[in-house]
Amino acid sequence: MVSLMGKETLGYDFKSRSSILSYAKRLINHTLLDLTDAPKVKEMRNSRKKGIFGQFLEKYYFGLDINSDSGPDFKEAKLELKSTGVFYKNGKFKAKERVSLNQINFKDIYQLRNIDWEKSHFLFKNNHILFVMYKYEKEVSEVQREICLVDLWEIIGSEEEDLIKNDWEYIVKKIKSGKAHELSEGETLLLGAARKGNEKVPGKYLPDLPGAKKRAFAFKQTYVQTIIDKLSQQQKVSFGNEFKKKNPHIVIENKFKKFKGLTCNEIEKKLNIVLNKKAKSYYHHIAEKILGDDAKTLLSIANVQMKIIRLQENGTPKESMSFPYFKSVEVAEQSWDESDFFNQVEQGFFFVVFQIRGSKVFFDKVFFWNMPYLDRLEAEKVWTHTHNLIKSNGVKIVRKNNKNYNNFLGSKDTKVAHVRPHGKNGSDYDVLPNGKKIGKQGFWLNAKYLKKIVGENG
DNA sequence: GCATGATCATGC
DNA sequence: GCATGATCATGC
Repeated sequence: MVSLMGKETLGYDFKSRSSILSYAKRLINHTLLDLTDAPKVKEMRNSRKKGIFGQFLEKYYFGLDINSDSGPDFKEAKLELKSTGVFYKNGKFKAKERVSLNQINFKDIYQLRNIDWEKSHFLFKNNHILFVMYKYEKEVSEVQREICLVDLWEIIGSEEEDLIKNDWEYIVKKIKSGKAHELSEGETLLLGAARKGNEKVPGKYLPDLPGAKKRAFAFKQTYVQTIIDKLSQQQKVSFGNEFKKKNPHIVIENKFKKFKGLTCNEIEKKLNIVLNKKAKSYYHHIAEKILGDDAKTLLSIANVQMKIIRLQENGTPKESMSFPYFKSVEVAEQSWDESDFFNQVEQGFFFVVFQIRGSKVFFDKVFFWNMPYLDRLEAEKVWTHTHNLIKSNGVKIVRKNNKNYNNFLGSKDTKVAHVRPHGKNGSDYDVLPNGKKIGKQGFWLNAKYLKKIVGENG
């Protein structure tokens, strides 16, 4: 601990959040190298540890001892210091990643400790956050990053307090019911249970439960973007009062209820809009109109993907569901946990289901959905197969009937997902690590799998 | 009628 | 210009 003697020379009043804030604001437009005795590049290179910026900020600028105390960094002021990188492009700040708050203690929660929101360790540590954000550039060492945004962020009293509380309670409830291993980040809206490292929580702590991989309470990247927008006032963000004291899932589902059984034409009339039916995103556009701006904003901040499914008369979806194409080189280099597909199947979904009857299309139902744990394991297999094939130089392309066929997994190979072309046209290529060209590919959820999901939900 | 390769319309 | 969110088109 820093002695009282030391604290008198800190340059700020360690008991006062406003004093700490004004001292912190002097960081703006500077680097740690400018303002402190933080050691330069060499030490950085030797250290592979992430978060050196945060550690140096605490030590060399704020004069705090790095300790493993589980409370907030500025103990007396009940203030937690969080530093994070932002991309700076075209005059705009973009969130680089989620912000992890504190690691989830499965054991404590499972054993029914720390389960009251008001008294929670989470709130004790994170209610008052001092954000120090710096411009992230890959080639620039941590001490030379330019600090660009410094401000306080408070949970209690904020517009999204209720949403965060709901998220926290959902995660805690799931852990209490013995399902820690089934958590995914996308099950909640702003505060997610995000994977933290690859370790499993030692089984000895939870003898009667399957081991769960470590997770931390974290603001989702999309929510971090909202925080940045609000702090920098680069964009006005507001949920309106629509979700105040209400369950946002139910509010959103209710918006769709009055359109059940109507054709798309009838919905357009009812909403007094005219949309281009030729657009491939026509149904997506209709659904966006039903959602309205506030709900649309919430879904995007919560990183919930709205997906359209059109059922044929026999109940099978007309199409499988695509995700953005992947870059082969990335798939080859990444691990499952850091892959795009992992993040895509961990996120939340909002399905809007239409039913085709004859030449007409009727709106049927909506539901929120997360991919169940076992199915995510199946998705992992598809990804791993793809990863191995690319990495081992085993991708084969044959030309037949004027079309290119490859040996990635198809929709009959697993029950959840497959790999399929997702290019713009025949000349939209990706390049394999061995230099060979291949039409851009992406991961898709199988139509049959979607049929099962639609049958079980909504 | 399903599986799969190919391609389209739009927004940013 | 390109990514996204999809649908189109065809062979088996």
